Amino acid sequence: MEQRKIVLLDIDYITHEEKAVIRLFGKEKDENAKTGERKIIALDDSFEPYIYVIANDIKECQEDLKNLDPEPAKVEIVEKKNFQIEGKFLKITFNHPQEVPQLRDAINNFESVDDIREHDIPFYRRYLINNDVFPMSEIELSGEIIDSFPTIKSKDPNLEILKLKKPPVTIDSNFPELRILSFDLEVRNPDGMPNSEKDEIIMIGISSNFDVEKVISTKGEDLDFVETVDSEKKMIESFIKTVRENNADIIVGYNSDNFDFPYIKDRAALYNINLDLGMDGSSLKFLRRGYTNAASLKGLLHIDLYLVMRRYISLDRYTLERVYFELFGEEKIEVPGDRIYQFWDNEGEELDNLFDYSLDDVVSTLKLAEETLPLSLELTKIVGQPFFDITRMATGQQAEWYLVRKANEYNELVPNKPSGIQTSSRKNESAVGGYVKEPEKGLHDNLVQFDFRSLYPSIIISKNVSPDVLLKKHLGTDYNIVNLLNEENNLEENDDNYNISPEHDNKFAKVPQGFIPSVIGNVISERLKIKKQMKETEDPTEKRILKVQQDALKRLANTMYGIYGFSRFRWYSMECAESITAWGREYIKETMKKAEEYGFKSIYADTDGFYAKYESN
DNA sequence: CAGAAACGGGG
DNA sequence: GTGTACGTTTCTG
Repeated sequence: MEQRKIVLLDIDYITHEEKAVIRLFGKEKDENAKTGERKIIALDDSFEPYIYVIANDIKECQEDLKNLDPEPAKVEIVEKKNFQIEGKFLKITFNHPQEVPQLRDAINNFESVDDIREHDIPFYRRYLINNDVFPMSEIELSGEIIDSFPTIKSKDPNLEILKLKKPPVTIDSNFPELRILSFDLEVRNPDGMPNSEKDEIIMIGISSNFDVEKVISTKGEDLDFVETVDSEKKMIESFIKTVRENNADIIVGYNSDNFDFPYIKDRAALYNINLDLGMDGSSLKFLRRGYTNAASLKGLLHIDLYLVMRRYISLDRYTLERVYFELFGEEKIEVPGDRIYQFWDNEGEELDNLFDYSLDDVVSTLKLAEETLPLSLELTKIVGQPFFDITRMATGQQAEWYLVRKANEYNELVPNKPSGIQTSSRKNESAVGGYVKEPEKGLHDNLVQFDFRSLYPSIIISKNVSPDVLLKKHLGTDYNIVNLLNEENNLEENDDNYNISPEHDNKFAKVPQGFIPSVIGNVISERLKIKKQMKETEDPTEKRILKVQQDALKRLANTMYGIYGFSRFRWYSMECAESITAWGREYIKETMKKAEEYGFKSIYADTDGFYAKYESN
């Protein structure tokens, strides 16, 4: 049996002989390989898809399930918690992941069934959660090397295929060294926006954190950073060769999901070139994500930095120029998009400028990647979902998948994703926001700022704001532990046992601790631990890594205060959302009053902070 | 005025 | 594919 230590770059599953096979894409150190690393695709056929059923009559439900076609592979009775109420539930194992969407409605419609759970968790995500495996971390694999496998077409001698005999084990979450390559296209588009049917690619810029930095073009023979080839076809082929030979782990672009990759795919198709850059030899694919696409290469992480930047900083515009200026304070070389064809046609100095611009674009894109990807990598390791997915998820989704993982750890059933109807009705209810005091006109000096951001997570923890400990006014399906305990013990409603929110009088039991306050509590204490380590260490590299780690945890904690009000959130609760802001308003007003007693005059307040000035007498 | 459609980024 | 963005601005009836 072979033992391998790999960095887990990506994961998916394929179907082989009617069974689901998980594929783990990774790399391992290998001094004999050209770039010092070998590629590994590990196969695991032992993982099975399942859902949970909340039955009102377990026996009857077991009978009903026998009539399903195809019949489930296994039906077991398991102990889980539902909003902290311990109970017996049915775990139904299927023969294939696709049977879940096929059969779940039929199961849900049985009279013996109250609800189904965890039927909306993609198979590869379930695998990561249940095996306690984190993408971009180092994992240990045990299995045997096989020569070939049906879905793996790559003939790369640097690739090994491993058939797993045991589940993977996480061994280290240290920062892996990653080979990052950025790319960018320039197109000759004389009439409006580029049209891939007629406007040819004139330059392909490539930069990297290894020794490749060039522009591939049909012109520019006299420039040392230009690789001149004699056709657009050769440009595309040289691009593919460069990416493949350099063993990149990550390929980055700017708006490459929607421009560069679709464009190069269209142009390559004209010459019958296959963009088969996947680790398994598969082609570039576009994954539907809502109304837009994500360009995906199996085992070669494509990250679109435009999407990352929109989460990383808050700006009114996200052009590459603007984002670069905000981060580095430097202006980029600029060529107006509608004049690129003139620079190309005019040759001479303008052509040289265009080459400089092309190189500058791709060098800047790489610089953005090096600046921002460490945070995304940390979030990947905390949330535990693929890097590709994390960089394309809204922050609320990142927090949600973190909670899904934690729910599994707490043996709690995960609430369902809301239906379209639920989502739109939720959009009509909205919590009153934060307190706003209109600013006083004039120029003020001696200002002090009070920041409340960190107070929101504190409110959730100290007031135990969580749907599983909220005393329900109308008992519905989300009946929880508090309602149950009151009923069982015939308790009178005693206000001493609750934290009661201002304005709405929502009652949160003081015990037990809610699921979400517990998770946020752990996030905050983990962050404090890292901050302490950060202060103690003298090693600048370690300090930098710890800083990113605590920043990722801070972002996660701060996301969670607003998330109760997001219409698509699994743990959505308007009562929780409105209570947090109501307590927030109470605290901010109280603090402003206190400040005024100490001689501060408040000038302006908004939601999570206020400005005041000190007036000596 | 409300609901529908377009937009962002890219050249 | 255990699937189908998203929040905001502008247009249209």
